[in-house]
This record gives sequence, structure tokens and C-alpha cells, in this order.
Amino acid sequence: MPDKILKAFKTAETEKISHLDYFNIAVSVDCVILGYENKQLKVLLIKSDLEEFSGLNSLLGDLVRPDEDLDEASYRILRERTGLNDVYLEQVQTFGRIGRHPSGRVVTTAYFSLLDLHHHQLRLNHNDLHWHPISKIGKLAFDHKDILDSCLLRLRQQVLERPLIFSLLPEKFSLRQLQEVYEAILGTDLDRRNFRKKVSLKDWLVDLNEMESDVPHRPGKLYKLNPALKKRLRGRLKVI
Amino acid sequence: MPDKILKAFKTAETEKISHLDYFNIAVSVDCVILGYENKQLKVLLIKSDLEEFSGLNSLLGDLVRPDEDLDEASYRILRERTGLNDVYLEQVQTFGRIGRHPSGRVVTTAYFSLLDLHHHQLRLNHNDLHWHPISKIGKLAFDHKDILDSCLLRLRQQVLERPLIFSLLPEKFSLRQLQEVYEAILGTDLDRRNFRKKVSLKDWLVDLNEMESDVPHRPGKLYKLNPALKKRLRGRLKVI
DNA sequence: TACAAATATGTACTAAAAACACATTAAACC
DNA sequence: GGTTTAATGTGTTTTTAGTACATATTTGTA
Repeated sequence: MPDKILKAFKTAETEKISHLDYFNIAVSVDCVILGYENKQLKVLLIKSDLEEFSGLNSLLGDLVRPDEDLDEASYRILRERTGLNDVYLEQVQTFGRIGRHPSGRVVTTAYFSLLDLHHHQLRLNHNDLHWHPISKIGKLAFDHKDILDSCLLRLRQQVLERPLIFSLLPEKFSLRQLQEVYEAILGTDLDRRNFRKKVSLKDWLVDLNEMESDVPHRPGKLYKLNPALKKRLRGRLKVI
Repeated sequence: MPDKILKAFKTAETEKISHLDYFNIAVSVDCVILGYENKQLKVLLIKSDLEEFSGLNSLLGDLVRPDEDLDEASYRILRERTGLNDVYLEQVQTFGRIGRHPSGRVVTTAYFSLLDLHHHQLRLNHNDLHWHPISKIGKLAFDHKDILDSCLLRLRQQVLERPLIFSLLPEKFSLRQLQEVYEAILGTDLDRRNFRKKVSLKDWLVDLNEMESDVPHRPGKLYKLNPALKKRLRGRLKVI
């Protein structure tokens, strides 16, 4: 098998190097799992259990298993950590600096996901897991701050074009709630009238003909995501 | 070291599995190197030397070395294959299906690059390397057709927003040449007057006050890329 | 010198985005 | 129960960007 592999990658430089020099990297997946609460965007972090990063938080990640697709690993991590199966995950970028992991050569692929922090199925499986406001993130373990930033950048670039945001919200929501989520993600104030016009021009929402309740002011109409779009946001993993 | 590594990735599932099960993946880089000639976008391909893919072409790729950053590997491949050092490369996506490489578990990260196919430094280092019009690409080895398509999609999405395209052209070019490149990439015809207006509103071009020569019609003005933008397009690799 | 084939430069029209205003509703308070 | 408060809901106007389209100009060539 080494011969076969070398043949597949034969270049002037690699020919003399043995197969063992190459098949010794670990690949991991790190998930930027975002939620929304109290008008803040939050990310799910875990206390690092590596000495090198004691006291620091890290993203949720794990090594990719030998018999596991890269994308599948991201769904597994999300499921293991949150209990959620049915959530959209998107690959963003791969980080492969030599020294990025203190224990060995680990190349990691970053995914982001948005979910409703109050989802009834959400079960954080570990005491050290916690939601952290992204506006108050300091140092993170590994290169996880870079990973977080790249995912946030991607999210901000795409959030107005694609119906990504709705999995952050409960099934039924008002336009005000929706606007507040956008404002939290983009970090800007939006004009309410222009925002409503923009949203209504897309086919994203369905009017439920219901009203908010328990709000200390005039209640607004409730909407849900157009079911036709929901499929696109669903996880693509075959549920085990 | 195995203990240390396992600690870093401890989850319910991984605890019982040994370090050797994980640090045995190879990571490769595949480069979608695009050039432009005869009003066509072309990609640099090489004949696959794997039996499984005999007769098929593949992208230019290589395994990432143990002591090499992921990004650096992409610049090395470009340099080894084309002789060019000073070229922009951008990471696009990582492909990690289990069975994607017949010889073992290889996760690959795709990069794309645009370069002037008639650049004086360009020296293709192998007889089997050739430029292939993207409009006539059939089957490719591995999952390289998917990789090519994802890079082309990214390119088309970004080419109007960012000054990526200029490395496809010689130093001096006319607006007609520039427009033809855009048309080749986007696969559409553009209105000449609107195109010129759009370009002139950006700060991308510098008028050289020179004219085309050797054209069988009225010569056009020559432009070059605004030098202030050139840095952003340069390769980020420390030249060895 | 007339013609062919480009360049160069608009202008009018249309659609999208941003700025801005007012009437309406329901809860909370006196 | 009337008044206040704080939202919702629905515009209009203005500005900007995008699209469609026309004419004069320059050079090489027959």
C-alpha cells in the first residue's frame, strides 16, 4: 500500500519520503455553535482540559474517526454535545498551522451552526459547557479565537442573503424578535420599516394569524419560517 | 503523548480508543489553478498516475508534509508545478469523504489560484501538465470534479466584488481584454458601456496613457491594476 | 477615400435602498 | 374610564445603483 500511495502523490520532492511520514496527521472538527438570548449572540464553549490552556475556554470539537466522513463528524459532535439532530451545519474553513495543537499535528475544519438556545430537546451533556456572549469573548484555547472570528465573518456575510437565522429563534416569532436577532449578529441598528419591507419581499416568512402574548405593550403578529425553506436548514446527516 | 492527546479530545466516545486510531490520516492540498487564453478560462490538470483513474485527469495536489503549514503546502505545490512564487491562493473548502481516495484516508483542502498563462516565469515542470478549457471538462479523478466546481462557484461569487481577476492578465491590458475575462468566468455577455462604468467607479485600475498596438482595429487605452491593491493579491508565503 | 470594426462617451429609464412620518393598538397607570 | 406609554403597522419621498440603449470617433484596410 505505501507504494500505491506514493504513486498517487509522486512529485520530485515526495518520492523519497516514506508513507509513514504522511499518514500520521489527525483531523478534527471544531463547531462554532451559536445561540441567541437576551438580545445577545452567544457561543457554546467548554472549559479546556489541556494544561497548556488551563483556565481558557475552547470550542466544541473532536477528532474525526477513521470510519467517519468529515461532515458527519460535525453532526456527531453537535449531537453529542447538545442532543440536537436536526440542525444546519456549514463548513467554513480549515486551519492547519503546524503548531496549532500542543499535542501533535492536528488539522481542524471549522463548522458553524445556529440553534435555539431554549429548544426543548437541547440537553447540554457536560457541566463545563456554557453559553458565552460573543461580545465578551477573550482569549480562547488553541487558535479557536481565529476560528470563531472566521465563522462570525462568514455568518455576517451570508445572513442577509440566506434564511440561516431562523434556527436561532423559537418556532413562532414576531418581526421585532427577528430584527433583534439580525441586529445582534450584525452589530448595527436597523430601521424597522425598511427591515420589514425587505423581509416581506423575500419568501421566508408565513403569517400565522396569531399574536404575541405576555408582552407589556401592543402585541405583534407571529410568523414562522416558510416550511419550503426549512428542509434546506435541516441537518444532512442520516440519523443513527 | 497518547494520554495527553486523548485528554485534549476526551469525549464519552473517544476515551476508549487509542491514539493510533486517530493520527493516521493524510492531509492533502489540491489546487485549482486557472488561466485565461483565447477567450477561455482554463484549468491546469495532470494525467492521473493511479490505476483506478487511468485515463483521467486530476487537479494538482500533494500531501501536506509533517513540518509544513496547510497554506504553505498550497504555495509549494503551485511553485513546484508552475515556477511561480508570487501568486494569490485562496482556500475554498475541505473534502473529507471516507472513500474519496482509493489508497487510504486522505482529507484534502482545495485552493484556487488565478495566473497569467503567458507569464514569463511560468515553467510547467512535467510533460503531462496541460491547460484544459473548463467548458470541456469531463470526468476527473478522485472527487476532483466536485472540487473544481466548488472553486469555480466561489470564484464566480467573488469576482465582481474583489479584484481577483487581474492576475489572469498580463501587466498591461485593455478594458476589452478585461471584459472578456469576466465574460469567460461568468459565462455571460456584459454590456460594454455598463461594464466600463462599473469598473471606473471602483479604484481598481490605473490609466497608463498608453495604447494597444498590433490590433486590427482602433487601439484601446491600456490600464494596469492599482498598485495599492496588488499587495493583497500577492502570495503570503515566505519565499524560500 | 470609403468602409469595417473597434473605442469612447453619454442619456433616459427602472429598480432597489435609505431616510423619514403618522395613525393604531393594547397594557399600565392614575 | 380616560390618559399615558410603548410598542405595532403601513406608508411616502429621496437617493443611489443598475439596466437598456445611441451616437460620434479612431484606426486599419480594401
